[in-house]
Amino acid sequence: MSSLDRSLIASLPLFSGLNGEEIDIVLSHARSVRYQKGSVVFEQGGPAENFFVLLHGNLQVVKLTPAGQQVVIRYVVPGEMFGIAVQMGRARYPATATAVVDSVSLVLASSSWPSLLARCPALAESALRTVGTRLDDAHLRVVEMSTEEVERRVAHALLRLVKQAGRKVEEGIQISFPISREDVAQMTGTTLHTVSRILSAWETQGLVEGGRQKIIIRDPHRLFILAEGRPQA
Amino acid sequence: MSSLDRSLIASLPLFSGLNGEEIDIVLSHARSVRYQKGSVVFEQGGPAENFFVLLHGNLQVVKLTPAGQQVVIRYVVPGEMFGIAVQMGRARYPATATAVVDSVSLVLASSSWPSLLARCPALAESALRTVGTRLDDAHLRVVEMSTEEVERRVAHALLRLVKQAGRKVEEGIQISFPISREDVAQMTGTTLHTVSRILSAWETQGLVEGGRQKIIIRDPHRLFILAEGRPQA
DNA sequence: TAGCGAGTTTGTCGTGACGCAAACTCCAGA
DNA sequence: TCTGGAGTTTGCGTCACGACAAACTCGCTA
Repeated sequence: MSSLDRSLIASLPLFSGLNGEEIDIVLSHARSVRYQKGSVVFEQGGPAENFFVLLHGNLQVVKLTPAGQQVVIRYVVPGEMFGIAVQMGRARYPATATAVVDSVSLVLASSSWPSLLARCPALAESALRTVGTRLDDAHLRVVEMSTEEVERRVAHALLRLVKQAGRKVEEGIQISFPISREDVAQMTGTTLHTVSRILSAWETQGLVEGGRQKIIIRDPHRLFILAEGRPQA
Repeated sequence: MSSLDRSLIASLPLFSGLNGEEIDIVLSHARSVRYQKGSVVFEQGGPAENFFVLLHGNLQVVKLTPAGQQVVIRYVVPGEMFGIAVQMGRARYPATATAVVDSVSLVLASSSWPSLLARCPALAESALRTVGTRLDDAHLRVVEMSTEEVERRVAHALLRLVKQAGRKVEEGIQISFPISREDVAQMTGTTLHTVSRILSAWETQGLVEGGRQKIIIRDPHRLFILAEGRPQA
């Protein structure tokens, strides 16, 4: 096993509760794997043999419905744990994770979780906090889908992407990984057609700038206003 | 503090990882409180001073949007943990819990969580499993809201209520707590009008039987078929 | 027992967004 | 440099569903 350096993960909030020695313990169970763009890290329904910490790149997590429709659950950004099905007592992954750019991830065997937990109880808290954040996100999305019309949902989705993976460029802030209209549609429960229309309209207004699998937000503040919408005050 | 009996919770899956002694430790931190119908157990935005285990009755958990709209997140049934914000590293409750019938709950101070965890590490696993289940639920709902039309969402919601709180009665299976059309609407992201129309139609077909804050499912199987819908096979 | 109000039903109408369809653009590989 | 295909744009018809509105019903309280 290659020697993984503490510095890889010591700075991650995920491991902030661990001392140097404990971090070494975690690393001794981990290996680092490279996933090239488009490759599948784990698959919905497959046995949850590993869990992961993303070091570099971006993943898309997708759920497939019985009818074959896809819904984008989230994007994983560096520093996050993912594929943590075991921790929640699941034997199978509930979704599929795909690399949207070349990525590198720490891989840990699910079977090592109990012993890791025994030696580093702080990991349980990290896991709980992580899952808690995701639960909040999921509930937020439920609330948005219940109460907001499509345009505002798309605005919220973009703003969330900006927060997670926004990169400053000349024209504004760009989503730092390739993302299609279809992807946005699957995040917001609409169709790529509607997303395309909305983005076109926004582009006309100078709010965003489109492109092939590319979105640049030129005016985040105005987008925010739009996302908050007009409460029936 | 009144003496709480082990038998109160020993049989709950939530505490299956604990031995008798550990259960006593948990109970020594707990008190039992009665909430009468309509009373608020905790409020969205309020300090997360306690966490709970429902012993008897039913609670409705609701999120309020900035614009004042309500969304029903879930119903709590006996045996479940709820209000577990601390466990996820939150200082405030993300939603409001209200008793829909007279209820009894175990109440534990959030401040006692760290020491409890130290003495009963198995609690972390219980908490993770609990949160994991909720995360699955939330994602399922996101997927449903993204891909299904209203009628099927309502069908799914009813089936879930039946599974959680179905009580066999003469005419079929009844949701065991009072629930209005409005409540169902807030669970499925629609309006009470639409829910009323759908239930009326179903009643005509002998699928369900309505009533004031009452729903009886007469033909669960046909409702299931309807919920699964016609995939574009 | 009368009256009130919360919960429910039903009708009409308007429209946001989906489905279908076709054309366009740009990048990648031959 | 040419060509194919994936991603995107745009138009048009339609419909499911929400908004508005009004009447009804039942259970509780005075």
